Amino acid sequence: MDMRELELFQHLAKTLHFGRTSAECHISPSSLTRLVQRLEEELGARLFERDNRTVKLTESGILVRDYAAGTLQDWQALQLRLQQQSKNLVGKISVFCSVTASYSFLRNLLDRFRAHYPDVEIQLHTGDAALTIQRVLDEQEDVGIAARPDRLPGKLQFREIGESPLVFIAPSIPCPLKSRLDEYLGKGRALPWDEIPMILSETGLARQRMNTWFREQQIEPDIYAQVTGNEAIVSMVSLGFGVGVVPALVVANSPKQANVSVLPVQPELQPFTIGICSLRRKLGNPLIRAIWELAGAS
Amino acid sequence: MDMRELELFQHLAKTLHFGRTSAECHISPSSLTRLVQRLEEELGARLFERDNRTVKLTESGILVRDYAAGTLQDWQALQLRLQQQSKNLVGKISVFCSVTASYSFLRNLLDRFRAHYPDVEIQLHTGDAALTIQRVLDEQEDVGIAARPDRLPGKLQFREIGESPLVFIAPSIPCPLKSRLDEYLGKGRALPWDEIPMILSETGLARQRMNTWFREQQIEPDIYAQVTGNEAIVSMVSLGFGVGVVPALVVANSPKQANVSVLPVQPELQPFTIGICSLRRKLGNPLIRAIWELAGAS
DNA sequence: ACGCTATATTTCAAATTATGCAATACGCTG
DNA sequence: CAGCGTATTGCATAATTTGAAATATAGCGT
Repeated sequence: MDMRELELFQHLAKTLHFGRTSAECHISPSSLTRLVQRLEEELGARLFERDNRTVKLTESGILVRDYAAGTLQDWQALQLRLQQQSKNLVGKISVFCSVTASYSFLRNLLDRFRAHYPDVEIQLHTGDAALTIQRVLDEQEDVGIAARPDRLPGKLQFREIGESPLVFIAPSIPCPLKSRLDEYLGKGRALPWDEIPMILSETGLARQRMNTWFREQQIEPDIYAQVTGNEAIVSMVSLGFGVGVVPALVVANSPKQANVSVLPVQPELQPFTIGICSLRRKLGNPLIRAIWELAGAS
Repeated sequence: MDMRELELFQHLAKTLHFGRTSAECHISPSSLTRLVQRLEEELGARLFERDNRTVKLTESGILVRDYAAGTLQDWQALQLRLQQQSKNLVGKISVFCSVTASYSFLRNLLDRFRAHYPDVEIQLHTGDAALTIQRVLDEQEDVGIAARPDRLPGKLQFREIGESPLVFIAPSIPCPLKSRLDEYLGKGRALPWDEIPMILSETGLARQRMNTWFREQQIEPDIYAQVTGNEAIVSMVSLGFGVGVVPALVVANSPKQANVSVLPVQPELQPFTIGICSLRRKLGNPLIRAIWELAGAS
């Protein structure tokens, strides 16, 4: 029984709901079910009384819940003591940040980090959000700041810092497209998606979300251009080439901000969850832990 | 970090010797090395100061050693409380025992078990020692009593109960073979192994040990018969067909005991380690834990 | 009574991780 | 400086864990 398993057990003991715990802890329901089965076998006692409708702790489960609380606390105390031992942090840490994420979160985080740990050298790289996860997995970077993908590799730990809605943007300066859109919007009619030229990312999470959205709405989109980088999308939209989809953050920080406007579209797209991630293995590294904790406290 | 890892760490922190810990805990040195590396990465601190010559705990290592002691104790306390909860043990447990092992150890163990837990039904099966491990692995049996193989599958937990030397036996009633052997022994000369008909098990640990022994002695054995079951070996030896190798236990309990005698052979074969084993997963089962503990206390 | 929804579980293939053996590196000792 | 004892690493294999989709099952509304 390792620490992660204990945490999952603890969470489940609180929610008493497999579905919720698996969603909130980002593991599949089947994994959670089997984790509990393993624990029950390992301890030789039924921990949850459950049927398809209800879940509740058994007496044994209560014992284990209390044990878990104690052990997790001890564990954290140990980590703390180990960290204190490695006194003043000195060293180097590499951070990869998607341009999207950098706008609002990175500045704040790095400022505070430098204030706390002036002797740590930070190597900052920015690039396409879609690369972040891979670069962290490949150990090219120590930590990454990016939107959380729908499916996170098990090796990665992710901690949410904030979120940003994913919005539709249209040109706000006069052009044929704007006229057509205004006509529909003025009459309160649904937009004719199959006739609106779309400008989308080629790959990445935003594109996945769009694909899902179009499928759910049963729309066959008219994709005018597939580009790389949110700034390029804003740019093309501002020039009147089509309607694009980017995180709200990007619009708010774009120099073209005045030339585009957000379209009120229902249903809204699932917002991006922005956060910090690194290899689970590396969380012991004092430098990484330090930036991690600052990220959480923001 | 799970309990097994903690135990290994604890052991290493005591011996301060990778080789010894890996031997005593029955894992390969490489696994142990990498376990320590994992721990160090997970905790972000060097735990052992080590070079090719010496191993010693760092300050961080001492913190972890103390943590390990506390956590393992809590863990055992938890197991104890869970077990007490499942008050009077009632149920069924299946035990597989090689004939070899049954002679001395089983009787004692089962007597005590029945005295402690009269309401537990024991299903006892006996058979070839070589089968024991497989049957336990396949969950056909809950626990097995057998000689420990050189390489134990990781799923299995094994606890030593005792040991028995592996001895060479020869006919002790007059026959041509006995005469020849006596001649050599009388003159204090080495035995001409390549001319002595051997009677060996077809498979199993005893056979492996013999293969190793012959190889090390650089002897090409004259194998007269390969049989199944130690009793068959004793029987054939007693009839003068050849020299055999069986655990001393078998000789001591054989009805043919008077007809065979142990040959003084150097170097001696590595003795059998007899013990109890079951799936690690099942150790939580109160019944299994009960018999397990009795076995250890013998 | 019948489908419908919400929920936990199982099945199965794939990804991830742990393991042992054999080879290697490295320092101490005679 | 060769030989021994020791820890480590490369590599192939075995064991374990995981998620997606299928399945089972109880309650709920009509």
